[in-house]
Amino acid sequence: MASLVWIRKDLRLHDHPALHYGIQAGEILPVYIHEENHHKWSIGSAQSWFLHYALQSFQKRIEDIGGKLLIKIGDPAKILPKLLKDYSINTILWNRSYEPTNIVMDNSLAEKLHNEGVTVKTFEGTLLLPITKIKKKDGNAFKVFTPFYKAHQKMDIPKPLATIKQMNSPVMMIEDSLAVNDLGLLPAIKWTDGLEKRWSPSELAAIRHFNAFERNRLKHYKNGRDFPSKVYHAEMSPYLALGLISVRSMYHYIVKNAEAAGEPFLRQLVWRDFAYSLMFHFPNTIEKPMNKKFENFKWNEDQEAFIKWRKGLTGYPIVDAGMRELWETGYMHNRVRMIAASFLTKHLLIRWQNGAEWFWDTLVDAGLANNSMGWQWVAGSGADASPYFRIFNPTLQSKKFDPNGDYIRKWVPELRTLSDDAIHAPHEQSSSMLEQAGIILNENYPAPIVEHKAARERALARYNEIK
DNA sequence: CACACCTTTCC
DNA sequence: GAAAGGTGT
Repeated sequence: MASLVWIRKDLRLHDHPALHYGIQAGEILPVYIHEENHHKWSIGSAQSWFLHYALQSFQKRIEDIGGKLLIKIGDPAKILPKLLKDYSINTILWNRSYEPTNIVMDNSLAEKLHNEGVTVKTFEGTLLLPITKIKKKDGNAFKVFTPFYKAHQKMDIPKPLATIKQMNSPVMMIEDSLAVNDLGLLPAIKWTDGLEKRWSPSELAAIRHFNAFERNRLKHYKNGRDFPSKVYHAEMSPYLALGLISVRSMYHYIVKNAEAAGEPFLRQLVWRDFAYSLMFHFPNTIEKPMNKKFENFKWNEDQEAFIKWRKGLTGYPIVDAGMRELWETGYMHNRVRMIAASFLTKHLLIRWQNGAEWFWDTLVDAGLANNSMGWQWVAGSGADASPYFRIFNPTLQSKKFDPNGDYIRKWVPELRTLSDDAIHAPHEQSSSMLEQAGIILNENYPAPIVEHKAARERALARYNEIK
């Protein structure tokens, strides 16, 4: 008995429930479909690059164990039923997606196929737990993390499934499959050198990266992860985003090997489940504020400032360093994401949706649930958000989390000649010191586009209008 | 009067 | 999380 396995953001052979189930029954036709009808949140440019190489390595991995990946472009709702007929397959399996547009598509596809007599089975392959089932006693969804976390902890997280070691695929008509290169995932003009230098998009690289984190850096995670010049953070998000590694495998590996030291990291994995839970139960919060008060918030329409933020030319070195790291490598350290996002929404009063769209396009690890929740958290409009009056002072944050200025020197090299202390705020330095360092404000590094104190007061006043 | 340290306010 | 407004030395 053969099964068709619809592959999506689960490009791996370990702990892959749909593949694992199918392999018990016999032959597998694994199918990846690149959807042509792009909508705003389908895939960003940086992640598209990542996906290209992740797909190539996944394809090779399947071939190495005897199988074959079928690649298509188009509408899954049309392609999948046709493939089932063409290959005389009567079972289709996939790991569930929680993106609202996919839920609609998947449900109608499942119903249609079921009515045609096809066996349809779906699995949890993305999260620690199927979050649709985690609810408050009154039946409503959690809006606050801590009670969600407690409910989550009471449940048993399934053990990872064995890695697929062998696969037989039906004999494939060669013209049926496209090559990864045909999908047009790489940019027309090559801007991806920085991404190539930093990332290896493959399942084996993801596992290697994770093992090295657990072995060498996890013990520093709790106290060190907030320092962007260090690598005490896990940096697993790009792999998780496309399912190159299983979150359940990570969870159980850490429980087994690290015991109590692993708790802060495991907690972050539960935050990821929480983000998916929010997206599932409150899908309109992808674009709209969770807190209704913010519907009336008066944001600024300041295209010029938005461009400067994106380019890393705000005049606040820590913000600029983060934005340039993002542009160069498709990634930004989480602490710096918070600082840069706070700066956009509070200092510049630019709507968080604009920031979310930029991150979506530029991050290799972009995920709809995390992205929306993170931005709403910073903006203060989220359910369990940081209060609006919590406005980061970028200079203080910089001194605290990049005390030697190493991160700034790496990404804003024009400031490298400033001292460890002065580098956080060039505009506060004496002209003689700037001269000595060879820095001319607004010539080789911008003066701040907004002054911190005034911007803070303006933001609080703006919030007063809706409170 | 500078400063370290603590508490309250921002809501 | 940061700033302001205390207190004491």
